[in-house]
Amino acid sequence: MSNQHEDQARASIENAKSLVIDSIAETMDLYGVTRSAGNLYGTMYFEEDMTLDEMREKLGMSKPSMSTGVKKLQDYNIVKQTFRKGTRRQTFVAEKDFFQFFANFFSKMWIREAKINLGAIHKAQQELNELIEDPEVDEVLKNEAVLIDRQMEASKPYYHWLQKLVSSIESGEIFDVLPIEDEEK
Amino acid sequence: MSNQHEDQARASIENAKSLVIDSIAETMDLYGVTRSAGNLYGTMYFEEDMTLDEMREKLGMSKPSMSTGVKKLQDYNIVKQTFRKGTRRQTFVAEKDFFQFFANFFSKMWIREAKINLGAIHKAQQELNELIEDPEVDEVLKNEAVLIDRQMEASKPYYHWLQKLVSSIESGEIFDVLPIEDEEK
DNA sequence: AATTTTGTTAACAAAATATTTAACGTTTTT
DNA sequence: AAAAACGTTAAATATTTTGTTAACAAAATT
Repeated sequence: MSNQHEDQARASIENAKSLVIDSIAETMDLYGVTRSAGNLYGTMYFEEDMTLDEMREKLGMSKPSMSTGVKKLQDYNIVKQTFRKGTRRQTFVAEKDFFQFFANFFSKMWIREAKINLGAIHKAQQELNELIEDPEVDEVLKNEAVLIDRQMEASKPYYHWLQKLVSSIESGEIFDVLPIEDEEK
Repeated sequence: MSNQHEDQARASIENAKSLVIDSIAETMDLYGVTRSAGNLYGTMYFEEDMTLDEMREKLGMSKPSMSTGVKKLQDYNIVKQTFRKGTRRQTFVAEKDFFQFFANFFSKMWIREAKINLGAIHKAQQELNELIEDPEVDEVLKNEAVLIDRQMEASKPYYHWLQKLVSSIESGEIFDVLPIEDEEK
């Protein structure tokens, strides 16, 4: 059975994991993922597939919290539902390859960013152009509108570049350019 | 003086800007920047350098809010203090080149991520290794520790890759590989 | 030197967000 | 068919975050 050494050793292992789980949660926090979702991800990172009840137990939180937490992580594309045979419960597994994490997470963000902003720019430019083409409008104002229109236009290449960046991540092309190195000496 | 047409035209311009400011704030929100900081950035994006009072007036918020907001944006490296001669007030200007925004913002994040996690991994591995080298510890536990140690070790290349990515962004190298296109047809 | 001006800190209030408990609907087992 | 298991939704509660007002400290002007 358990002796003192064993208990202590087990505590050490848990502590080591906690250090990394906390830092994962902290960095995810940087990107706007709530601490508790980050904590859940970090926990799942060290586990195989988990049921909601297993998460609840590990984190000492309620089941609805786990349910919503997992959903959030699924939205970020970094947790997936799995099928564990023999149980009727849903099981979930965290993406453990951080390169894949990076790809899934940031691709999602950047695609969204491009879409939202290009959409807004489109609408804004429509409004500005109506004004620019209106012969009734004062020259000074027209000029102002033209400048703003240009500023918006000038930002478009950025969003297109983001889209290209995502493509190159999704195709894996980026890793030809910036290769993953096995280990630094 | 102001006539009806002019008022309406001015409102249109403001509305067009608002559309884009809101979408900038929304996308910044995606990355964990609070809505109000994003809003401030969006506002500054359409202005030259601004004093705290000018921001306060534009956003209809208090001065301390502007003070803390600007500080946050400075932390993200997307707003800088400038020197406007003739006034004793501090002035600030937003980074308007989104490529530079991208570079500043994500470089900061990724460097931080690499640092935090590599630090945690280092500590965690120390703890695990003590256990692994302790002859008193049970084989089963030792084995578990070895596996976790390996998992942590295996994640290091990712953080090193992040650092390389940052280098290639800061050197501009990434734009050789993924060129910015002037305009799509 | 006294008074303004400017920016920040501190204390407080308000609002937003997270989390829990309880209730519900669905599916599965007995 | 009844009971149990499971996940989600809804309502209530806690907690955190955000923003304001007021006090303060530093610097500059008069």
